[in-house]
Amino acid sequence: MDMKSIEKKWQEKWEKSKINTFNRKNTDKKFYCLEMFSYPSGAKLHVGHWYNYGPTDSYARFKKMKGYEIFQPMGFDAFGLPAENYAIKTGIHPKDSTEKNIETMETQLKAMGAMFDWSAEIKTCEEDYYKWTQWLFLKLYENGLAYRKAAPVNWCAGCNTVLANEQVVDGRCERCGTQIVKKNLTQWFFKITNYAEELLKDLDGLDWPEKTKAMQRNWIGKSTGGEIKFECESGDTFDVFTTRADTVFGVSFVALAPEHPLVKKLCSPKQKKAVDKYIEETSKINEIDRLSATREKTGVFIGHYAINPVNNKKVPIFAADYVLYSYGTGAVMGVPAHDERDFKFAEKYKLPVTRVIIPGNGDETLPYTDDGILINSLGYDGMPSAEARKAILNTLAKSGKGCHRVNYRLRDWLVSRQRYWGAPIPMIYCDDCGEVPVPYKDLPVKLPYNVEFRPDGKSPLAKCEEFMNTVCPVCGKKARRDPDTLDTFVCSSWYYLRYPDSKNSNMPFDPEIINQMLPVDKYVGGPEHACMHLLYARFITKALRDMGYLKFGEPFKSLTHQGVILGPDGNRMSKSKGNVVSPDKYIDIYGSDIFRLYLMFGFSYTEGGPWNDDGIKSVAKFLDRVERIFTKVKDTKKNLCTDFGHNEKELNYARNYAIACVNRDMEVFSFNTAVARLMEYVNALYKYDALDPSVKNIKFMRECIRDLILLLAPFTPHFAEELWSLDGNKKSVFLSPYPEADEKALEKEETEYAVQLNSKIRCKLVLPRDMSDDEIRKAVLADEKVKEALGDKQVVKLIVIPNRLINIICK
RNA sequence: GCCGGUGUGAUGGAAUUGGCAGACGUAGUGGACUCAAAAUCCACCGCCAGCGAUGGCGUGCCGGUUCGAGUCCGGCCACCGGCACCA
Repeated sequence: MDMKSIEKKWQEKWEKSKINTFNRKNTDKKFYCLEMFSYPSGAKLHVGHWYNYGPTDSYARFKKMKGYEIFQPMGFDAFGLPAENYAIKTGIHPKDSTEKNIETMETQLKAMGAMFDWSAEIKTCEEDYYKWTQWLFLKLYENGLAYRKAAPVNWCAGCNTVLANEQVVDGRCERCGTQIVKKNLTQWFFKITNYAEELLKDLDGLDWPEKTKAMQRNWIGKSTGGEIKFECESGDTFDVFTTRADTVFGVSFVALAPEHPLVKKLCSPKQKKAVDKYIEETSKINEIDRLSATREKTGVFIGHYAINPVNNKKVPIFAADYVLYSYGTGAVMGVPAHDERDFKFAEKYKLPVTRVIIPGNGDETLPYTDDGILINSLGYDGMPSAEARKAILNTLAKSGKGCHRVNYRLRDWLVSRQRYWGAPIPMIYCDDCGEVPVPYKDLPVKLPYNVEFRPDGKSPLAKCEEFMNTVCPVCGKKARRDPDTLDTFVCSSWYYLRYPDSKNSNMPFDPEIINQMLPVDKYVGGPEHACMHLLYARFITKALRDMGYLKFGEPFKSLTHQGVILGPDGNRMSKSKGNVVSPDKYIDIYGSDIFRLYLMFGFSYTEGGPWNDDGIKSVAKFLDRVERIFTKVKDTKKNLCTDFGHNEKELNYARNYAIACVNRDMEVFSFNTAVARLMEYVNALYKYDALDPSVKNIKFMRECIRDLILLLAPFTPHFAEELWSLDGNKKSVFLSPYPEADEKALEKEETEYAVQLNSKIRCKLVLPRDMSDDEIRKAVLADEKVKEALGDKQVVKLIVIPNRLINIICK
């Protein structure tokens, strides 16, 4: 079959008949199947796109044939750094290169033959989209979820912009690998931390990979403990955060982060020089080194003491850079006996080590960091750790010296970027009125085209006077715009809400429509977004819900990650390794159906693996086999036999077995096994076909092949559609229901049992299916082969697993 | 260090969740068809011993539970991913 020409033919027909356009009348049967949209950085689709979109489209097609009204949109996450970096290198404007790339990718995506509803397409760089991204920003601002503050932020000198915590990997920029430095800047943040607890809690109800949920839990990093107030000799107080209030009687020092304001305030004149030097030194150490757990613990005594509120002991105050100012209260209590770091610190500075917890097993070694029983703790002696934590904090709380407290590792999301190619932040700064949001009626704040975007550490927009100069919406005086753009993750944090109402020009979406269409029923994309896009999207959904726009709090009910297709050498595909496999070549030779089918058959979908040429040939061979038998049976005019005997029953069994398995496997994205069952079914058809023509029931065979085409349709849509039409059908194969297994056909009259003697297989035994346990026992023991194997041994016990296995235990 | 995952023939990968390990493919071997090749079709294909029937071994390693373990439990090893001076 000339795959390329039939693919083109059917794509045109599908487009004309609008078969892939979502029908709003059927919203009650909706199934929102979403793949992560593409980033148009390269001009062409790579294998990764294909692997995400091809098999998932097959899943969607399967669901369609199961009676769902499918909404499967596609669009482009079009703002972002690569286009801008490309522009810096070549001089081609990001808008021009992006638009061109999108055009190419659209053509390729269409040639894939996926059932994307192009009428819902969105491109985040277009005004009618980013207008609503800005709307979202303003809404968050209005609701106290967007705020500006000066803070030490992650600065990437390579990309000339700040980055969110999530975009810093091992102290380096996730994009360009440049080492991140801390810079004090005034930036916009989204208050994702308001939702930390809910983001954590709601993970439990999601049908997501455990791994991804674990990653998010980790990232949110909840720790339950308490704050304990220490009073200084000066009368100043500070709180320490601890998860081990049970060890508070073992405190032998307290440590403040060097940035803590009390360090300078309380520092004694004698120690001032040493403390200033320490602060100076630690500020020079970059964040990565400072966060390294293996680094030697250092600190400096500030010449002042604090009082332990539980026993009124005087303990020295240190400034130590292993204490992070940004976590908890920026102050910790040092309990050397029961904390590794405190232990090392105490060793170095010769501080006392007091054991206050004993383990149950009498282990004497220190530090001992697990729970145990309290000692040296006055009235708490003998109490188990868990109980003591509560009791001590409760007592402290009564006198206002402590409280229970939960801390999260999660930080607010920094969304400002000093780059050009993004959605401008819709804020105005007026000398008189201060920070003023752009009125909704003035949206969008348009991104100007003529801008010098070559980076010099300042926002490119800051250099564009016609953009920067505006008037204050409140007082009408001259004012300046915010020169920064929004992190592209803001654009992608809500795109799934825009798709179902993508042409709405009055609102980002009509809540009535969205509440019917969402949440997304199946979301498929790479696992690399676990702590970024997937977390941000959940946050934005919850925020919009609390503003009253949405009736649901989770955007993606069910999530699947596709694996990664590696280069033939087993490494990740990369230009520098020269192992990149382009889909184009294969699509040119085999067509998109075969390429897709190979992706589905050759890998375990969620695992991925190295690319292999041989596999694709085998899949092409399989479709040839299907076509040959289809043609042969279609062209056989004479039907010499109408019997439905043993052979027909066998074939019918194979057919229904395939139907049952494919239905089951498709639901769980087990594409490779589904294809394997189809191959088995085709093998069974060939076996039947090899029979003498006089005993072949051609009419029945036609029926079987009809089912084969239906079964195959989601996997190879064009190929199946072509066979379906050659078979004389006028309507699309995708408007027919997917075959359902006939349970009766799956009940064989006989079963082959494996017969074991003392758990070792000795022989096989065929028995009628509906035998009782007793009958089976009798039959087994009466069998000649069994008798022979048994010899004169005594049967002790007989285990029967229905329809599977019989185990005779004998002596 | 903590969290999660993976480990099965030459190879991609299966195994209905405790019941015949290796489905379905690829590669390989032998055969049919062909002048020949390709394509196609048929058979074999975990390892060791044996001409053979057959026997022994076998799912990273060691142990356990069980009539029965790739699957459950305990203890290790290796690799991959994430988090990590988070108090």
